[in-house]
Amino acid sequence: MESDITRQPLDKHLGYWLRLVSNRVSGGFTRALQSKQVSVGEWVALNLIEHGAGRRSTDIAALTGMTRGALSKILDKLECKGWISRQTTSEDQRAQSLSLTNKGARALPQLAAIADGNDEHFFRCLTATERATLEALLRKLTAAHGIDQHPTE
Amino acid sequence: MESDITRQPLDKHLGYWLRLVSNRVSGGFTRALQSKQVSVGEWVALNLIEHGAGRRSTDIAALTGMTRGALSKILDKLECKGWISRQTTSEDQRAQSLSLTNKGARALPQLAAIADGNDEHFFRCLTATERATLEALLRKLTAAHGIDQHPTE
DNA sequence: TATTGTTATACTCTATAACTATA
DNA sequence: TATAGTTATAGAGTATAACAATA
Repeated sequence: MESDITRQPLDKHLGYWLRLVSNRVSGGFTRALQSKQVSVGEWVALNLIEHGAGRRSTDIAALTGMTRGALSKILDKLECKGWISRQTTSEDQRAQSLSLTNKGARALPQLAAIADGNDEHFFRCLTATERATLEALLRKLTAAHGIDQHPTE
Repeated sequence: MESDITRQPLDKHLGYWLRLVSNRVSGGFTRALQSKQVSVGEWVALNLIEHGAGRRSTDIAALTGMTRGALSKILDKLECKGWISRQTTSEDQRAQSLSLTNKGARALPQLAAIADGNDEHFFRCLTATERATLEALLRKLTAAHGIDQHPTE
């Protein structure tokens, strides 16, 4: 039953272990979302729109690191689902004000439950202290490198 | 200068922080490899071939979770670079024995140096103790979930 | 001229499944 | 029949860059 994964020099790197674990957590979440026909990009955009009412497309693109073109397609999908609306602003006729529809507001908690469940399932094996330690270390790395974009992949 | 990234409910999840940090480390490594025209998949396959002489294509596919088709293309690229050779085995004419060429053996340390540099740059901000703690937590998660495939994305 | 958002195009990576050749 | 490896096709996701409308 012993895997030989730990005997490869690949595992010399902390980045390797990080990717190994992160891929598994994210993979589980991605698949869970997929069963609801939702991509991680849509999930992130939906959250950013909910908590930043009136944001423009360009703002969301900057916050996620996606190009405006890529984001435009994601917004298309969210609009098709009836979860968001794009309204031209009066101040600037080029810009759109993004907001959640009632339907979108109802959908979001269901997706959040999926995220909660995935996280709980994966990190259940750690104690509360260990989870706090892990989060602190990850936050330290985030701060040290000035990471300020929400990952969508 | 204050980012509002920490005020989003997205960051409630440990999986989110993991993805945030992992994407940055992996992204840096991916770009560094790309400057040498090498993909992460090629890097992983090359390592597995080096440390498991005589392995077959199917073995590498199983170790990485890739399909045999996807792996076949990666081996094509490694062969084009003159880094590996595929030799039909005498026991089973269908199977190939994969091995590094001399050229491949010379290329690998250069790629390893890139991996080392990327890891050092990213985790430099952590103390030795913190690094050890992080690795222990990641190993615990890996063990708890029976993760036994090398990530290539 | 610069910017907002859209779109056309292309590229990378991957999976699926059909294919060949051996077993 | 089953397996090793290849290949054709298609899909998802993204970036680049050209575009129309507005500033």
